[in-house]
Amino acid sequence: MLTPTAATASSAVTSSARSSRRASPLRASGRSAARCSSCSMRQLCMPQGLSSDELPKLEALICTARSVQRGEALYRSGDRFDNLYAVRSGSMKTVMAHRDGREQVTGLRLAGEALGLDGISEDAHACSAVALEDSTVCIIPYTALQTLCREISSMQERLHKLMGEQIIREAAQMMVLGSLSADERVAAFLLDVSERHAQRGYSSAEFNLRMTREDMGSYLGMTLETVSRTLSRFQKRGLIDTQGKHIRIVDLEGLRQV
Amino acid sequence: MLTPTAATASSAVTSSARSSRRASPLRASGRSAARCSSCSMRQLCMPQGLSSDELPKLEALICTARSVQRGEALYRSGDRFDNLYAVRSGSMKTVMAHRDGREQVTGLRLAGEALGLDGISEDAHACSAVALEDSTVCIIPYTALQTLCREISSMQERLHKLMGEQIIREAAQMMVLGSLSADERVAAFLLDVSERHAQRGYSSAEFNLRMTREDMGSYLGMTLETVSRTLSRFQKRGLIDTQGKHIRIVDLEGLRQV
DNA sequence: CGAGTCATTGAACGCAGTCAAAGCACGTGG
DNA sequence: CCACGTGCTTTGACTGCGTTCAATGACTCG
Repeated sequence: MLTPTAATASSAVTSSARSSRRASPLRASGRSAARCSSCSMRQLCMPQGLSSDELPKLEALICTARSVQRGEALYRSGDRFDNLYAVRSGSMKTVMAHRDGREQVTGLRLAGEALGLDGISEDAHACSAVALEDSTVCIIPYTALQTLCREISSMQERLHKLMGEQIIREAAQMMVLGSLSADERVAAFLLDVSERHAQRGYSSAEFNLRMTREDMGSYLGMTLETVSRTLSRFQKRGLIDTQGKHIRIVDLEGLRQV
Repeated sequence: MLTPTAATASSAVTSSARSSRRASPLRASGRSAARCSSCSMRQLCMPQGLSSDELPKLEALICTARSVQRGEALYRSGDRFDNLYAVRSGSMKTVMAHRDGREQVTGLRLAGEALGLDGISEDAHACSAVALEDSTVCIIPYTALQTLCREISSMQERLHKLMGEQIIREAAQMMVLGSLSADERVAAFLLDVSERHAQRGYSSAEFNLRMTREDMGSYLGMTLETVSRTLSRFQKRGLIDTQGKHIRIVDLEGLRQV
């Protein structure tokens, strides 16, 4: 993994200062204009199946990285949509808000996963993306990506699949929220995260879930207390082993059968 | 509206007969190879903003229509993905199933709306699309559409927005399922349907909802009894007027404030 | 060390689910 | 044309799961 680029000075940036910085991301701060060429995202967010002469075009596209502090927003609901992102390290949550102010976590993005598709249809982001821990993301300018997709069909294919995956992922989550009991929701969530860790080459049996119980509850449509109780019960049943945010899956098959 | 093209012979087509017919849609049956050129879908599923020399290309693309009987599946979960669709008349629901057999309604498509994006990421459909009433759809071959999107950027733009819209729509539904009370869910649903009717030029205050109470409940993550009770209560409060599937919104503002 | 955030656990309540029974609309066949 | 069957809807009574309220404990970071 690359070292995080240019963890910028002050830890407490005001909201207005942050949004002005976003206009010219890390690029502006000199040494932080890190090329993403050695970034592991290349295989992840981008195609399998590019010919060697096409690769440079892609590298020219994914040109900068940005670091996002824990709790900081990469983008906010309503922000103008310019870029897609790929989580390079760390993890993020996406949050959507009602007009009445109620917020709900609508997604979790682990290292290697794409982010920002919610902005495409309205030219503005529909949700906010907040770092669950100090994280870095690759920035992918959307219009440039579109141009590339017109030139390289495998690139187009990949972008469409990426969007299609999100459509399916969200539909699956609708099913979780609409049909499953509290126990089933938590089990399904743990299995989902486990599988996604495995897909990226990390341990599927043991991982840190940087979300709080409240985030999980919000994502799963239940209260933080119920999440906590459910995890405790799973532990007593010997399905998992939790110590705060560290989770180890003990009985995978048992968890599947909850 | 066009007359439905070639309402094919038998009303009770066996499942196997139906799937063999799907390979070569209505085109095979002679008089049914209806061009969609006068189809109102053209403005709906396709761009605002095509130059006049590009239009013919599009018309060549959207080449056939298909009629789907009430209760019949346009495609099923697991079917190979070849086409996108646009509902020309009638309405459809999308249904997803767990491995354990439980099914849930994941979407409602009214006339003028797009269908089938769930197939893109896996080359196979992730859910089934079932007609809520006798309906017709336009068929849009996906690979041809992709090619066109590489030639015409406004077409690409439109397809991406279409996918982006579905991403946002589903995220919003996740919020409905995760955060709202039964009353709020039903109110939100009615308002959503009303608004979508309005967008397509139909009455926003009065419409037929061809879903059953069970479908609605499934979509909203509640039981059919609760849906029914909620609608009854809304009626007593003077918010709506229901007679079975016919729904009239009496107090729009009141419904918004539920 | 103290303040704040996060997690856990308990007790009581309430919303929506479940079970059950009518009622209604529609189409089909006698 | 009516009788009947089927599928959908409505309404009631009771139950139970998950929420709410509350208190305590654990961990982190100035």
